[in-house]
Amino acid sequence: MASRFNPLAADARWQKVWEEAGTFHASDSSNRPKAYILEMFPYPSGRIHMGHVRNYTMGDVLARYRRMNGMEVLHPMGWDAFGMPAENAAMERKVHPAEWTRANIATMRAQLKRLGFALDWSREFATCDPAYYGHEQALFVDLFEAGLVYRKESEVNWDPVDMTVLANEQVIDGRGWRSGAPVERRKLAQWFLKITDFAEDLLAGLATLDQWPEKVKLMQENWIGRSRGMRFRFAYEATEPGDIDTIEVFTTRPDTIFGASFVAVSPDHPLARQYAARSSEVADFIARCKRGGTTAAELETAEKLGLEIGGAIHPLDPDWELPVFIANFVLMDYGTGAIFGVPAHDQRDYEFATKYGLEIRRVVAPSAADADRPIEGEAEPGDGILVNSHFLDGKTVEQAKAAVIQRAEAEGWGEGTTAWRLRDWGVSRQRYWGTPIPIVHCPSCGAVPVPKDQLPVLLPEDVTFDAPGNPLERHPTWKRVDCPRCGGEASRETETLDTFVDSSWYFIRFASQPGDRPFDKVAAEAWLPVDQYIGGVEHAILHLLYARFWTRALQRLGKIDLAEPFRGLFTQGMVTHRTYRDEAGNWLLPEEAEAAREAGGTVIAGRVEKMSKSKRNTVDPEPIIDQYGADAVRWFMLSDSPPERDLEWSEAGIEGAWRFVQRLWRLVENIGEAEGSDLALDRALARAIAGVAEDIESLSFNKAVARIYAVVNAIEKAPPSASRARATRTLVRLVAPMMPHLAEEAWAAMGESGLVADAPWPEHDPALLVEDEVTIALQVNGKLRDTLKAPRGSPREAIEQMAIANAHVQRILAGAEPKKVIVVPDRLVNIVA
RNA sequence: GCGGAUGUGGCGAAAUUGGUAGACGCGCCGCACUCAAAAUGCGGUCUCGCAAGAGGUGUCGGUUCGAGUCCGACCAUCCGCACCA
Repeated sequence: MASRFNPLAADARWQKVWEEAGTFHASDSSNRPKAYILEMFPYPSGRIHMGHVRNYTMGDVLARYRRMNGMEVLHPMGWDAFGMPAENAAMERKVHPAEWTRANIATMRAQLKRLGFALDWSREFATCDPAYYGHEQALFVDLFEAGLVYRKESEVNWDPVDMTVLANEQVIDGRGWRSGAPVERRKLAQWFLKITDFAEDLLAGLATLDQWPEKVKLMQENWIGRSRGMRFRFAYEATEPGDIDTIEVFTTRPDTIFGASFVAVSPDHPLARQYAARSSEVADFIARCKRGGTTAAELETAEKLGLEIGGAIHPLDPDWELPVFIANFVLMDYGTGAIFGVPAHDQRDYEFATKYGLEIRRVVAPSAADADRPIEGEAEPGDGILVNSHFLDGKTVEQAKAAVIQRAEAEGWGEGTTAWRLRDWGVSRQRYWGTPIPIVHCPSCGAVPVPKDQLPVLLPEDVTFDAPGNPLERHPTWKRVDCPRCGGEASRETETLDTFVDSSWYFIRFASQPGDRPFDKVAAEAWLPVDQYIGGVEHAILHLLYARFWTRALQRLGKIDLAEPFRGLFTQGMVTHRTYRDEAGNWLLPEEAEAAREAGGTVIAGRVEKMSKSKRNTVDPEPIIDQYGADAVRWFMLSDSPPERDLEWSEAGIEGAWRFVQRLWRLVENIGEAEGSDLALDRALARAIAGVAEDIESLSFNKAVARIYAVVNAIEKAPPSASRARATRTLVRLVAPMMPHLAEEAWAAMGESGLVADAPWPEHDPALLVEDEVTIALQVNGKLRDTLKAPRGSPREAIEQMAIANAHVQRILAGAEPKKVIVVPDRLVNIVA
């Protein structure tokens, strides 16, 4: 009789059954069609948060659905285990990063298991396992030997008090987070990967990714930032013999060459350095430009600063001298590190020219008649006709670009070229908790990769965190090593790899994990590419671009025949929650807010924001699972909000999910076997089977949920019949990917054999999807006036006649003839009166 | 500053992709059951209006027989920006 579904007992029971049966073990040798479903692996920060629950629930529904459709599914899980938080914990709590990380992994693994995910745990690994990072070092050596790794100077955030490199995250309002000292940018020799070698391929490859969101492809396209333009040279008036006497600039607007009013070089430009060495004024100015952090946002919003250092000759007019500035808004990493400024047609140049009183000369106008119209308020970067530009006058912008490039190439002072916004990938980190870069610095041989038979280069465990800076640098003995090439005294590289390297090939290691090499080519290729990759949109650029690059690099090395690692990509929204503060403005945890309210205190409800520790608006999933069970939590995560959008966590929402779990259970318990068929219900069931399948395939879980509600409503309202009993039985399989524990419990209770996890997705008769009678909207002048019922496929004339005979239509027409009648078969009639 | 997105009832949203706006859920209101509560069930719920009807998808304008959907301008909010992961 009426009992309740008890998730506390059922969840654990079925999880054990799946585990013991190896239900979700992915077999390499299966001859079923393969599907590789992957969610971005978590950083083991401590405990699972709601974002993880949402992410892994989505992937799980798809994985279980694919299994029901007869596929061999690889759905693995692991840990992105290197990173800064472990070192912060070491400093704050005196716990070793490895110990902290391992403990977090144990906690989070147990938490994930309680959600009943269909994961193949036999393939689990953490990136901090030497067995993983050792192979990563081997791949790094391969890239090094293939010429894809090099060393160059690059700027880092430097804390002048702690004497340490800071991550962007550790710079708060321009100051070091611990010392509070104003941060400077400082040059450091660091390791880079030549991702720019692949810029063209990475850009072209986007076109093949038809199962990626357009917005992500667009963001990557803009990030790679291919732009056609011209490099050309200004003669620079050198002050001393042997000085730099040309400045090469890059521009995307060669057409505006006659609008130039200055030349500017980056503070890092060789010309700037030349002057800095001999002038304290220049050196001071450059130092001033170096204040603040390294982020693009900071660099580009900084006040524009310029220091005039000399003059340059315009290539098209030997009598025209332009002032040359060192300017903080010119980036050394883009183009040539030098620009010519056209204030009339570039906003940054306009602001600079306004500040320093430089000429603003119009060279593009809507028409020749506007040639003398002044530029007011802001630059005009748009299209038009060239004016005030000698041989270019009257040409369009495109024609003028071509003409200038042609002339420059003919005269030898410049050439058409392509510039990329994409910069090479700096992978050096001056930190402990990461993959040691497998390089030895030898005084006579230079940088020598560690031979593969000496890998992995293990992280030493006996390190201290009592001082800022890199513990590997401070370690008494670890650095000292013999050169692998000459045997002489040498020292290890003390930098570790960016954790983005770890996440650039973990999906290959999941597919194949031999002990003696990173992966087996044939085994990996059998699973890859990942059919559906799911994760946060915050990874839309960096992680996804690095993983695409790494895969292409391995392809170039012949390690794997694969250009694109992720065939399908889905970016999910965040889990949000309301924020609360007390009178003093302190953030309150949700439970604190509730307690304060009950105690009659003042609680100020703030905005709904992404769950974060700093705003204290997080909800720990584990007590929620304790209270409601895994299925209710999973159901809530899939309900209501479209998966790509943010989901607001609410108490009412989880309560609603819990009620639905119980409602389904009651329906199954009262299955009511009976005779007779119910065509309307048969149709509703067929629609649900087809619709839910379609919605899961397109990852529209909220729609699948709505359809399931609709069919449950229909079943509950239907009188007993064989159709109704069949619908109830079928429903269990429809909800199985979302509520696997309840589904197994119901499956067993209904006397079905085996596991519902192994059951096939239900079939339906497509003929039942077609209704015989349709409702046709009746509009007059586009406004709905009535609806008509008619047999499907009624001829236009019949529909038109019915429409005109309609009382509402007759009233509005008032005897007049309609001007026009538009009939959309089986949909609507619009009468234009 | 640059790049990307989002905006529809009290709330989360749906809308066959240019064709009946608000499916489905939450919340709320009323009723039933109950000594009572919880749970459950039934009915209602875009706004104004007794009704007929009128209005309504961030704002303003446009295209169209017809616009939430297409175009232009604007406003607001969110995400990313290369050392957070």
